[in-house]
Amino acid sequence: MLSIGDLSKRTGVKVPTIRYYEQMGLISEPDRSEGNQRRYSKTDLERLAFIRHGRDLGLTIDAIKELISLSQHPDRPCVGADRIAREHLDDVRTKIAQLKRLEHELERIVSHCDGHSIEDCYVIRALSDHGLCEAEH
Amino acid sequence: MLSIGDLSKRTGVKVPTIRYYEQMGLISEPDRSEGNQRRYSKTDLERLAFIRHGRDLGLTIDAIKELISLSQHPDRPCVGADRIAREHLDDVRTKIAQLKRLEHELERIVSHCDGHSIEDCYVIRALSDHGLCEAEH
DNA sequence: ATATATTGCTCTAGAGACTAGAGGTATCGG
DNA sequence: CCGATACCTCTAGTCTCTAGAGCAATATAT
Repeated sequence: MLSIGDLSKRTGVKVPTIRYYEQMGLISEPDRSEGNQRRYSKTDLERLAFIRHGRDLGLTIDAIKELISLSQHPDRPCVGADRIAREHLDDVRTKIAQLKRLEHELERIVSHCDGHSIEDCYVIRALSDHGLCEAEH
Repeated sequence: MLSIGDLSKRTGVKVPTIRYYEQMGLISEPDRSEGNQRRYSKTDLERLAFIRHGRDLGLTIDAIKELISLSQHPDRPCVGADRIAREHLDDVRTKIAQLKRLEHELERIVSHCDGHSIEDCYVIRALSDHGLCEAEH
């Protein structure tokens, strides 16, 4: 039986975050000690590791909830889980593309800055005048 | 003189967002019509376009505030503005790198999924077992 | 066994950057 | 001048936590 602090250390999820997940219904209410402190089992540990992993991969709480509920029906086909992961992969790719455009823009902006006075600063000028941008955004 | 709706159309910033920016001190309180409605000048339009552009580039409200205050002292050197842009560029690059790692992980996960039952689903298994991951994350 | 330190409890509020809704007022086109 | 649209203020909600207050339980050291 693990205290909430132990669980936190083992999974890397902060204590208040664990309580938050409980509140959100991601993990079930654990047993309590005589003094009303939370006591976790190995199953709870696994569940939390699962959640942590999903969050690290950028899945939303809702997506993780869905995956948990899917995983509780091991007989059903796994197209649902597959779909969630694929959709998320699409999102990630879109975001990467966006950020790359941004990276180029910022590179251009800082490379033009000659460090003289604000009046001539390309950073400020570029922000003021969208026409100085290379691409639409 | 533009109404808040006109300003919104011209800049692409939604009406409640404009009011929010005013509240946050990003734009100054505009003149009002006799009936107490906001009326904006061309200067206000430019300022808001500047803000919009900065937000599109992913700058925080605070960073934009700083840039605005810098731009109001055109005689000072522009190292401050340069620094803000460079720091942001670093952040963007870090985030791109992170997302790429994530992309690989998700690719691997979905490519292993054979669409049979949840019991064998690689999506679920990968989330449960960090050991199935290629890299640390 | 006791004193102290650490950890735990609940509850509330805050972060960032908006967005939505209620209930009422101004302005504009016809 | 009527009705539609746009505007006003104010409050509360989004999402995923994080921080703090004030108090209770547990662990460690003596």
